[in-house]
Amino acid sequence: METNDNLYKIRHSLAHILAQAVLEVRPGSKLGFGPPIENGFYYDFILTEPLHEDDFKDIEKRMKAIIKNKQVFEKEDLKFDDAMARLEAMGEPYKQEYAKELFEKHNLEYLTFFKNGSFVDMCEGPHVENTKKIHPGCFKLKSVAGAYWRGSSDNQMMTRIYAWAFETKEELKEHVAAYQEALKRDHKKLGKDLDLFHIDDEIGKGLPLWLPNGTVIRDELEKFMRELEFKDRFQRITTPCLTKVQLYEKTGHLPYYAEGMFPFMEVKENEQDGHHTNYVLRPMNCPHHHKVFDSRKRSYRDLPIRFAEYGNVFRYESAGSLSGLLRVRGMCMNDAHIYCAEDQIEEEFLKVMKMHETVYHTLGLHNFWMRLSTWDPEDPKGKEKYVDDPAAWESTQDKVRAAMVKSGLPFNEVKGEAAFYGPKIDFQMKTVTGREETISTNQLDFAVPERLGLTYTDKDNEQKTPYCIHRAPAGTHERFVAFLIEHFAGAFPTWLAPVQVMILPVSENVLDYCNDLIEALRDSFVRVEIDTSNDSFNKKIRTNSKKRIPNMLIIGDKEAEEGTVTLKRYGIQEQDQFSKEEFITMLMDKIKNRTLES
RNA sequence: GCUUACGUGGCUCAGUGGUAGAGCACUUCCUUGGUAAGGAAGAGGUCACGGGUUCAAUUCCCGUCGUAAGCUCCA
Repeated sequence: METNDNLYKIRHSLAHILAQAVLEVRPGSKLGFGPPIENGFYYDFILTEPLHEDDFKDIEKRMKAIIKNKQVFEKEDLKFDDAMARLEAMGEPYKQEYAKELFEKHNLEYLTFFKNGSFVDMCEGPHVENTKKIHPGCFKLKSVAGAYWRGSSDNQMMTRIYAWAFETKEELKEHVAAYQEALKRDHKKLGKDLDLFHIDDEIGKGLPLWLPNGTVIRDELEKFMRELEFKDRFQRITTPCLTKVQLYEKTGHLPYYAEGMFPFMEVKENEQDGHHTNYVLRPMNCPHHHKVFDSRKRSYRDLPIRFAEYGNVFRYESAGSLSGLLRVRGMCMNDAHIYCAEDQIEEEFLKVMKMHETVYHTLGLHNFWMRLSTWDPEDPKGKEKYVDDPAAWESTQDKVRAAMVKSGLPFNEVKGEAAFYGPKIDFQMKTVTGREETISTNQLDFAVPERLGLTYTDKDNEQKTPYCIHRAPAGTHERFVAFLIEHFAGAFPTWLAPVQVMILPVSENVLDYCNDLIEALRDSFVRVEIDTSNDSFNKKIRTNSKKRIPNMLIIGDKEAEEGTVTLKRYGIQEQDQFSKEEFITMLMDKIKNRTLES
């Protein structure tokens, strides 16, 4: 605990030192906020002239000089008038704005300032005693980026400088090395290296093309999910990507999501009565599934009804947020909707969580966490953001929470992140670059079925509205595969691997035997290839290792004579020899059981 | 959408005010090699696109498109 406090002080103090150095290089620049963050700190500026990463060396040098100077952090508390006068004298309009707010909205008596050397900053602290308490080699400037003042896009864009900082030089080194190592797993890089997907300007940004190798991974995931869904008694349906806009007026989605949809297509079909029909690419599948529910009369005996579809949806995501497969404009969702009665909610939600557990366990995924997003009754914009039905919010949240507790999966709660129609459980993960993304999202919907007039006939012959659980354990193919690429660093387990077996003939004499092998494996639907290139044997080992092929079969005279194979698995030094039959049985077993090892 | 940077053969990148280069990949030939690059030859680029400055622009300037990091957004 103490060390953490110390680290916090170091990062906080370094933020001041950074600002101090930046003001030396760009005098007259204005200060924003400069807090400690995970792995370091940042500081926001309005600069008199842009800074570039080339300037980092100079700034770091100045920061080190300040550290060596043993400047003492002196605390000073100022009342409103003095504080405002001080900030005025400092010429810091943004700090002034914030100070005013602190005094007026939060009724503070005084504000704290810290002075070190010639530099003064309004700040709560705490700081290290003096700058010499910081190891001069324990920080490194990372990047320069834009950030809105106070996080609002209505405000001015400031320049943010990010930095890493730790207690020791060694920790910094370790962290930077780990980060650089992580970047090698970036799905955009591996997607190219391993021919998984391609994004083409002439198709459009955020609209990835899945190459043969990437499509194998999608298909295998889809097969996996289909099996799980079959076992949990989901029924598959197929619905179109295009729909009339009116559908979303009726569901109530339109006011919330019009901005996130592609522009409407005006179809001039019935112009005689002065009407056009507007069509739009669907941004979600739910209303289509609701319409399938509504295609006939339903009885309470039919519930729960579970409709599943790997459905394509399109969202007009802002250009600047698009990134590889992680943020796209066209995506394919592992979607399903469960229509159930109130007393079935908990059990169904629990089953959904259990399916998540199976999926994530099978894939060996551990670096994610769960978040229960609830309605925020205090949100001033709550009436616009959420369906106005406090009782329904409370009761559905309780049911979801109860199911989560029963599932035994750890989760935390966040107010104000719910969907407009109900509470939500998200599975969150971090990309190699440290950005947080949602990998799976599940909601309990108490509002839209009613708006669409969905009903079932209950025991008492009354028409009742079903609840709807939206679930997508494997999220979208795009984001989920991106996550898997980074998770496996491109070295997929055999069942997922685009090429499962690569045969490396040592010489041309054994080609007949190799072809027998290929035929036997293909009869079992194994994705097998043979490397008949003119390359040397060494080169073949290298090339196929770099492709992260999970199983390489070395076939020479010895193997051909004995009817055996020598198996070299990805990332494993030792090799094993098996009879042809033994190998095929073992391989089929691994594929069938979806084992994690290659 | 915003801030900053970047855009040179399929990939990774060098370079220049006088219309381009490397390595890998690719093609052909030689080599049939037992565990991470065998050898040789060859083909491949309107230097993202549009405009401007200039005798001359891939290089300088402006715009557009695209990409990256971050911010905003993220059903």
